[in-house]
Amino acid sequence: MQTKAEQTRQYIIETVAPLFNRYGYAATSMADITKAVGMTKGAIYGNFENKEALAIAAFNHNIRAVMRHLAYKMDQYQAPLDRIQAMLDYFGDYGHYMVKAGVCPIVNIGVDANNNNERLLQRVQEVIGKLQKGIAKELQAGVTAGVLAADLPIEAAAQYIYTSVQGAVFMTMTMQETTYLKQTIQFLKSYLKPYERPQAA
Amino acid sequence: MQTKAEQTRQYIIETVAPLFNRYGYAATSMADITKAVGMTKGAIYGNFENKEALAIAAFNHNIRAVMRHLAYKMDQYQAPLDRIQAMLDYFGDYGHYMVKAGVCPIVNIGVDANNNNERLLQRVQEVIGKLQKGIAKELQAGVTAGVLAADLPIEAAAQYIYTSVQGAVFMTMTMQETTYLKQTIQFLKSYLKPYERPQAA
DNA sequence: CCACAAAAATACCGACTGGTATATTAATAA
DNA sequence: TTATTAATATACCAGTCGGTATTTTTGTGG
Repeated sequence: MQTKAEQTRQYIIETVAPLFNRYGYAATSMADITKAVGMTKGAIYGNFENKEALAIAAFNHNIRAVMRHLAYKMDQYQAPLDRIQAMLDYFGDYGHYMVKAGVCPIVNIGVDANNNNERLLQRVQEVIGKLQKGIAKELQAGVTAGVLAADLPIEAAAQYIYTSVQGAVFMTMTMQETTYLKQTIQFLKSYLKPYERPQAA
Repeated sequence: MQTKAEQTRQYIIETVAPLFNRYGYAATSMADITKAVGMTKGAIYGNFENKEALAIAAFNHNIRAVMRHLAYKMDQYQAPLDRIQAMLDYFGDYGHYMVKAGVCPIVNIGVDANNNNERLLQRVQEVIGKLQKGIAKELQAGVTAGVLAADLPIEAAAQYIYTSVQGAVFMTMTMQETTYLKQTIQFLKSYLKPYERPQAA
């Protein structure tokens, strides 16, 4: 059984996560937070060391949600090519999530933390590294299964895919048009196509 | 002949531009500005309506510098393929500029203004549109000259190129590694290669 | 029901925010 | 040299920032 404080802590994180997600670290004030949570600063600071600790908890919460959703979509398939397809399609649909949730936490928090907030930036870097490694893992599975050509430069391709998607996310955010995301996914798919060996399954 | 105020105005813009470039809009305070400029708020507000107007002027200054540099590099060539090559190489070297100047104004200001500052965001959108259109123009010149295949999807390719570069810029910024930029340019070059018809020159 | 501890509210802190009205200084034209 | 205007400095505003010491309320085991 979780204590009252643990419940409250969780409630605060869940309530505050969309705020940081949408407005970034600096532009989300403690006043915004207390207002949204419906509690006073005493309660917040009783549960979190400071604003940064709260922001990191919120960021982790947001990322976990995205990761879980992505994993769910991919785990509906076993075949490597299908999983990769599902992954790219999820990224392509990320625009919907962004419209719903505001913006992309990685872009928003990443830029925001770049010159102000070391711990937060470090956490963003960790998450990016993990996502990129996840892409590489899927590509590797494809090569191992023989459905992707052995000369596919796995690490470089994973980095390229993640970079492109991140660019498309930024563009979709800034230009407020989902075309960027959709089209980038198309290009990435046609990049991978020459490497595909579907009959080997 | 320019008046004293015009000189001062220019001096303020040039002095303040790197600050906004590095720290973004919100994180650059009037105190930072007066300190860097070596003048008081009275002087600043005598020359600019408010902080936002100053930020826009500084952003324009930063962008003009980048654009001028890019144009200079490209104008050393006439052949479309050479010009495109020069353009991509400039983007690839953009990491050096970022290290020198802090970060990328488009990414930094774009994200910063996204939820706070309508006029500034609008200006960023204009600049992105202009850059993207510039890329399309170069590709079109290549197709017209017959050195790029006629089936190159010009608009889509320009959008894709710009999006990828922007993603690489963000990644280079956030991860503090220039690999992202370098590698993305390589991928973009190999994307264009199949469309090249160099003998037609 | 009471005692004790945990949790949340209140009231406040100093520093800083962008912005402005007014005073002072510097440039310029007669 | 003097009157006028342009340019800069000074001093201040109300509001907000993140953070905290203290008090009050709430929950809980005996």
